[in-house]
Amino acid sequence: MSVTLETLRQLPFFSKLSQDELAEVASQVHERTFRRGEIILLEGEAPEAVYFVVHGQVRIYRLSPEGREQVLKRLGPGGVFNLVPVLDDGPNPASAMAWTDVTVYAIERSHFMQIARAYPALAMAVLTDLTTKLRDMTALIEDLSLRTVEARLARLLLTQAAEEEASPRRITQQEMAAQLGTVREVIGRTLAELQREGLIRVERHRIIIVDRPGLEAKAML
Amino acid sequence: MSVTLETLRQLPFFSKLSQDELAEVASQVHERTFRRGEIILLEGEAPEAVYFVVHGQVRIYRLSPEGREQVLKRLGPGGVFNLVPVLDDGPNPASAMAWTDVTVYAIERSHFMQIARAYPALAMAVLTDLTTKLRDMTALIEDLSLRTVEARLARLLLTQAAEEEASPRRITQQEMAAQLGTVREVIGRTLAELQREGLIRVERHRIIIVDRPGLEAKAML
DNA sequence: CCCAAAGTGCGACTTTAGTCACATACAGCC
DNA sequence: GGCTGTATGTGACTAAAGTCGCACTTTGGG
Repeated sequence: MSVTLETLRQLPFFSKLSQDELAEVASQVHERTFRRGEIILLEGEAPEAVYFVVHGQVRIYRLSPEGREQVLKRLGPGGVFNLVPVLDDGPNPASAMAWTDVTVYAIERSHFMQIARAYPALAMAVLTDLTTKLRDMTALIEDLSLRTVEARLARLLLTQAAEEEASPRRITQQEMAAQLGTVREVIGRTLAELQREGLIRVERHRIIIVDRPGLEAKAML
Repeated sequence: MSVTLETLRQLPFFSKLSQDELAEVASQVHERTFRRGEIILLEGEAPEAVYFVVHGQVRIYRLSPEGREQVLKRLGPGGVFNLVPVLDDGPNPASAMAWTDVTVYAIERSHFMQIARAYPALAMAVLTDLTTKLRDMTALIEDLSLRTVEARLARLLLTQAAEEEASPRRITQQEMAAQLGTVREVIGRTLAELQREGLIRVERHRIIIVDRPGLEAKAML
């Protein structure tokens, strides 16, 4: 499978472009695929391209010297990443890993800048994406700084449940820990406690929310 | 004192505009002043305007239900705030407070959108600002999630020393705590410990860095 | 020059989070 | 259908961060 106008148009980023413009953009796009677990790019590297997620999920994260990870964002189809370093020509601020098998469309740095300048609709899409990410990150900062792991986990479970169906891969405790800025054991213990309190039920693979209002209270929503 | 083309041009945001364009913009700008400690805007409110710092320092922060603060950013002259909610028309993501006596230039939401659309140089400035903030916030997230208070404080002291001269107001332990996502007592204890280890000397008003390499090691730089 | 308010220092304690070390459990494969 | 990673559950412990309480100090107005 290779780059098609159809799939390109389905990316929110390009949905506003005319047929001609799309064709022009398409000529600059490279399709790339990654196996689950593969690293797409590393923080600190010079940015090569902007990436658009077509299939699968991508995990954007940072690694501490001691090897702990903090997930900044998980992206599904339609998501974009590596925009910031391409725009300001600094090093990549975070690493990206294929969380499932993934197909992305990549546009080279220089080509992207070119078409972004040419098509105001694209520039607008860039703006929208950046503002959304700033909001998300503000929320994450508040969480990390002002909330307990229990509250963060409660919130994660609630949002996770919402996007349950869409998610093609079940989430491990290790992964929850990376998203919440803590370690696996703490997640395990906290899940056990939430279960003891009757708010959730931990089954084979999934976690079932028993007392949603109770969980929401913990999440401080 | 009121809005002048001179001061307007000194804001990086507008430095690229022609004299005519500046004049056009200036007609939409309102000068406002705030006393140290005054609240400029609150998170959750509907955004009224974009603000440009002309004199003084502004503190952007979030408040937890229990009253703890996390500072997201401190802005000096040339800084911009409240851009995100104006662009996406959502609620203000954070509160802003005058950290010293402050003069700002404000541009109404609708006017700002108008001129941002009209002048590509402005749109570019918006982009630059957003990318910078995303980088900053990524770094803050990593700090909060993956580093100890001691490491964060060491880093704060180093950067603080760098901008020592420019800073018109000395920083309290309370404020350091708000910036590092912790509480006053912890800052006090950690300062005492750094002193015991001979890395800094805590004097009347200021903190003197005795062993910069040592501090840098703590900061994991 | 005095006084209230704001800022510090510090000890004792609690709570939360992180570490270590294993013992299962389970899910796919060959 | 046994084997091998990968994922979990758990207990005991350490460390880091946060809470409480209160005395002391500085500072900036009046």
